Amino acid sequence: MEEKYIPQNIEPALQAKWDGDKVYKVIEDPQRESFYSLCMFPYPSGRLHMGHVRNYTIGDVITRYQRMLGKNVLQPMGWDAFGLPAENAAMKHGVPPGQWTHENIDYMRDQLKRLGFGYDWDRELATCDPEYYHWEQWLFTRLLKKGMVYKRTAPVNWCPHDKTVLANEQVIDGCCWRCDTAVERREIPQWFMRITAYADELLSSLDDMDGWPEAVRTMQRNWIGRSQGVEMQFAAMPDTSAPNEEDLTVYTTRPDTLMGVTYVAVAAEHPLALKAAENNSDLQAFIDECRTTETAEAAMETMEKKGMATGIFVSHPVSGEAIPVWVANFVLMGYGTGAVMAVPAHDQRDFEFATKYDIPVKAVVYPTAGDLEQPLTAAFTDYGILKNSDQFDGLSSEQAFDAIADWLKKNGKGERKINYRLRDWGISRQRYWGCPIPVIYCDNCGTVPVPEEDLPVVLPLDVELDGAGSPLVDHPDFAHVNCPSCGADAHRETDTFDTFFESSWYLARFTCADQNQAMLDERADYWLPVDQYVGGIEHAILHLLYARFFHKLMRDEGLVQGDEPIKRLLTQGMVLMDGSKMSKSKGNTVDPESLIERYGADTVRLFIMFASPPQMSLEWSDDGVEGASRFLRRLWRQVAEHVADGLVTEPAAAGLSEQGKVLYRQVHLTIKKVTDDIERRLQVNTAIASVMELMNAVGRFTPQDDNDRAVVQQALETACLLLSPVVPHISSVLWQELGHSSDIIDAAWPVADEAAMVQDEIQYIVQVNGKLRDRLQIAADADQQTIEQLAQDSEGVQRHIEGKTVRKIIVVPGRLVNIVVS
RNA sequence: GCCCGGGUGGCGAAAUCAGGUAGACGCAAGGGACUUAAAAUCCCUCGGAGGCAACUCCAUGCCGGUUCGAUUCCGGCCCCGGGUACCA
Repeated sequence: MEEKYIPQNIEPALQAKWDGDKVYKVIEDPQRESFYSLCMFPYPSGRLHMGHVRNYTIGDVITRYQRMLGKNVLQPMGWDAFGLPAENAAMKHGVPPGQWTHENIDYMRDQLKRLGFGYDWDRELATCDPEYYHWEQWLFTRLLKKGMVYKRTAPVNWCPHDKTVLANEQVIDGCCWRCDTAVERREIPQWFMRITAYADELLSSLDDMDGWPEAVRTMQRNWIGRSQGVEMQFAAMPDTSAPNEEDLTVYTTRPDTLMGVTYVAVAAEHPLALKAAENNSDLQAFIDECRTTETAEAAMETMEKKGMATGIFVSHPVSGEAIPVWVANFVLMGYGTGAVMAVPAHDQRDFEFATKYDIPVKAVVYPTAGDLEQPLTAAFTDYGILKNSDQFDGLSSEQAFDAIADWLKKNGKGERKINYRLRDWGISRQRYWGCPIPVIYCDNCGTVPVPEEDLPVVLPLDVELDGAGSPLVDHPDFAHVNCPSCGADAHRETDTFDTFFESSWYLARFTCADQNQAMLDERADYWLPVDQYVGGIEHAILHLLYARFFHKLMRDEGLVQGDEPIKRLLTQGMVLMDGSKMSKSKGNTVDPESLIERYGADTVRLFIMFASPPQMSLEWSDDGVEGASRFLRRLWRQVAEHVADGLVTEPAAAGLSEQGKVLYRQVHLTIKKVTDDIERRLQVNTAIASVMELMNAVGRFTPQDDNDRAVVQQALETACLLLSPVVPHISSVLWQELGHSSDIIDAAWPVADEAAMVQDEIQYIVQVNGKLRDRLQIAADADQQTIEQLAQDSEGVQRHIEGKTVRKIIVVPGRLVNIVVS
């Protein structure tokens, strides 16, 4: 065999062979246990970055491991191909988005192949292909007929100069990223998916999703945000100086504080605010000012809270008192009722607002013990005992919740209501590079879904982008159509879907990507749910929640079985550069290509897996690649030296040397450790470390006879097997050099010999007052009394207990003894 | 602002499940061997302080608590990262 390890000599050849033999192609086989391994597909931004390499290496390790367990393993790959960056690139470089995207896909596919990932490329898909988006259009029309989608107005960021809708990312400090004009909030009609109809199921299923990280489940729970509260009406007061005929509906989770309400706040777009502004130019100016804010929640929550009184009053549902109505910039129309009741004494934001505008603060909930020092310096937000609350005085917050809810119900002014923080999913985008929403607007027939036989609605590719709105609006062939129902002149919807729409169901489509008669077929049932999904933690909420939602929609359409699409989830940490997320927009990406050229794919894979555990974020640094390379060279050399002395075909017989026994034991401890690390802990870095330790032991070991050499051979073979998911190329070559004719990718994963791990003596840690004072080798079957005695007699312990009284001895069997003295 | 993570040597990290030896494995650095030389390779040292040494003390972001024993559990802070519904 070659003396030196030269990855360039083995990797391209093996990749070509595996590719040519289609070794990763998989077909459904009901006789075999399936395993569906999936990584979040990439956006084809141009080149792979280290985050991709990390993501796909983790997935490939798991995939190859599962294959060696003998399962029928599917690992597909595709492209999340619609999206904003293609439009930006089109404007910057004058290349049509479709062309730019496909060129990127071709380049990145080649990069993935050079990293040696085992994908079934026959299932490759790109979401921008009509064969793919056809079926989401089809599903959309079904859901439209079912009432699961609807249209209403919702706010967007609008640049008045460029006359275009801006994504949140395109708004910098409240201004357009291109022309720096202050953005406005605009209400425009948009399509929505009724995800709130599934809120309860999306929430309750989380309890059983043991294969998901607790952090992700918690984030989703909080995002859905189920709360129990009361919805009530603050009635109109037509007989005040600023008369009003509309009741205000508000929701609160703290009805116990109702008697402390001193104002209500409405959104700038609220009908009441607009009406009040009709003959109040100051108020009109303030409402206009409220519109010049971006829509992002983080911006809304951190901006300066402002408000203005409308002069209108509404009636307190219990006391009938006149409560002033304010317009506030932090209340949004469309989230809830567009109106909130304010209790400055018991809500911190309300408190700050009231203090700023000199609105009364009325404390109605007092701490169970002690008093509230008044005037308040901050809101008292805990539960407590009611005061200043008329008939509810003396009740606890919990009792008052019920009493007030019952009172409102009895008097027809409100009732208990379950609320969700989760809002319906807005899927309309005023953009070109996305999937057309398959709807036609007709003056006679209204909104008409595109009939099944006319699908897909194909996105035209002959467009020019100028940055001012979607080119679809003026597209002659696309926009103008005849109504499918009555044949009259009609026009198409020119908005496209949110790209999360495509990424919500590609998991299912991979199971039958070539199916051109239906969205999915029976193959989905063989593969789904995904056994292992791997992707960035940044997708913990949106993508992963939408994918769950979509699965339930498809289930209810009879397209898939089972309630959840993903059994086990691994959220990898971000690859950071100089302390922040690597991204193309920040220009701080590290291109893995030069590393692959210099060191080979195996070294890059090994290094990125060894650098830190997958779940943890990783501060990028090139240092350490050299170490990974050095380890593989050493592994190669150790095999070469062994092979040069002749292979050992017979396994080690009984009667190993003492040294040989130690090495044999370490081989099996390593198998156990690596298996547990990959299977249960998904922690590849420590798995690699333990193989490194094994190889260090082999390096120190000098075989005395053929039996010893048999153990060495076993150690080398085991190292190859255990490492092969991480570094498949070198493992494959060394495996053959060690005398195996079959490919290592289908070799059986080794099984640890439990008998080899049993030890006669165990090392005990001996502590005095919790501090390490000695280590002792003690017979494994020693009884408690013997252990205590040995520990007390030990030299290190004697030094520290001399002249002191032993108070207590704690023995943890098999581990440690702690002697408590004083 | 709110929700979720993270913080351990010069650096990446380990100590899981289950509170029980803090720093495995590797990088960098320093010293040595081999070599005409370089590369490669091999050996040694490597958290801080004290000590000839045996060994002792200190140390896991900060403050406090529980415990025989805390990197690990609880309470309160600080800093960094992710998400925050139109980046994907």
